[in-house]
Amino acid sequence: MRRAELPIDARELARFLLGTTIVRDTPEGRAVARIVETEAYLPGDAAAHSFRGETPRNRALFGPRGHAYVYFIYGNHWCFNVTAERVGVGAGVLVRAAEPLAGLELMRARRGTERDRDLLRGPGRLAQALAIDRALDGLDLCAAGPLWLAAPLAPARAIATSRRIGLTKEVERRLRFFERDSVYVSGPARRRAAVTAND
DNA sequence: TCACTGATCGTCT
DNA sequence: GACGATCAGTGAG
Repeated sequence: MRRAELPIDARELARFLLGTTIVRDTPEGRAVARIVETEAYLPGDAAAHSFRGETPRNRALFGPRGHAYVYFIYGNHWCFNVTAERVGVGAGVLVRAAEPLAGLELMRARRGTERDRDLLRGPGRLAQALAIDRALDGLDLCAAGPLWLAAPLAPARAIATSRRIGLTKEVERRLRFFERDSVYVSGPARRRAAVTAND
């Protein structure tokens, strides 16, 4: 994926990334997944890690778009974001869930489960299945390397929106985007049934 | 399938 | 010193 193809606006990028391919190369082999759920974290968004300005942790959010922002959460999990907007602004898209396409044995081993539906369903699981951690923070996802984005193998089908998950601020904003009929989307079934997006 | 809860630690106040 | 863009396990329906 070329950087010029990526929308600058974080909300547009969140939609754009649905259907996009993630490729993860390690010495153990290649794992490939198709993004089915994202959340946008906008400039001036009180729920965004960039809201209080640049710190060592969130530095990548303020860099060029199309890079990885990886952070550690709840003492157990890593979360993977794609940076958005222009340099200095501070915004990104959390990749919340994906459909496994290749390297399933590798992902099953990393996750310790045989249930393929749960390999990449949720941001923490996705990072674990793809062996994403701090070492990849700041990585350029538009360049050859251990983790990169590629054009969709199958374009996204109907897209729906909802409130973002797990927040205490800006809770009402509908900045979560997901493929409506995908079984690889996170959250309870009730939450998956949301309004189909048209705007 | 859903609601609830404990685990666990880096980051910033 | 509090809290967090989460998850697995548990128990009830």
